[in-house]
Amino acid sequence: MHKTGGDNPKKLVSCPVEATIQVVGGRWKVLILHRLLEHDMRFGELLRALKGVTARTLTKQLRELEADGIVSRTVHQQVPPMVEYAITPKGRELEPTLLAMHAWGEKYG
Amino acid sequence: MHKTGGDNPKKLVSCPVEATIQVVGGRWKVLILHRLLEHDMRFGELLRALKGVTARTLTKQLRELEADGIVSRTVHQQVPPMVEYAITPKGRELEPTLLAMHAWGEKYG
DNA sequence: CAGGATCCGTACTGATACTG
DNA sequence: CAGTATCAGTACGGATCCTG
Repeated sequence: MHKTGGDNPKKLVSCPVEATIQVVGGRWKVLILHRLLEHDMRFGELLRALKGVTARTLTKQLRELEADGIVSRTVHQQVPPMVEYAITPKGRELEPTLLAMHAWGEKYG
Repeated sequence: MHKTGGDNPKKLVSCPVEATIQVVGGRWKVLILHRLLEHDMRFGELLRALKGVTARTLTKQLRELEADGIVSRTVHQQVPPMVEYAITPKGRELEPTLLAMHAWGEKYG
């Protein structure tokens, strides 16, 4: 979720819960985090793992997560190029949230 | 969250985490739940509590939460009208998620 | 009081084609 | 491989006016 932001002017968050939703609210972000919490992944791996996402969208969501300090992006200089995404400590602390969401989603939904 | 759906065709959720995000991903939904977890509220109360939301938007978000079985809507037949919103048992089980989000948002963000 | 109706901006996301 | 550029649809959410 992430819609009124525009150029991400930090948005003036009134409640801590809102801050978290803005970081995790994107269409694919929780899925991305879910994967990266298990192990680092390359761009192409994520692209295949998240059936349905396009490269353009995946790139944007990853960039936003990166800007929020949730994931790190490491470019391995070589041919062909290889870019690895990993979760940061800050991002890993979202794991309880993800687990809680997973539990709820499994019970309902 | 909560974007490509359209007329809410149950969306084919591949991961439980995704199901939860789709329910909670609205711009104001976590704020609404946060309030309702404390105590029931009338429409006008919510409208004032959530500084910045419009009546139209609040109505829509409440209707979606209602459709997802997260909140209940009780109309007290009288003049002037009085409508109370409350959290359902299903909705209350989102509390761990909200708490986890609250903790993270308090530390970062 | 608690909305419904209408108009509308724009952010989100996808499709497709192209590049270092 | 890992993107970027461009075009475009549409759902989300706000503003404003109106009503039982």
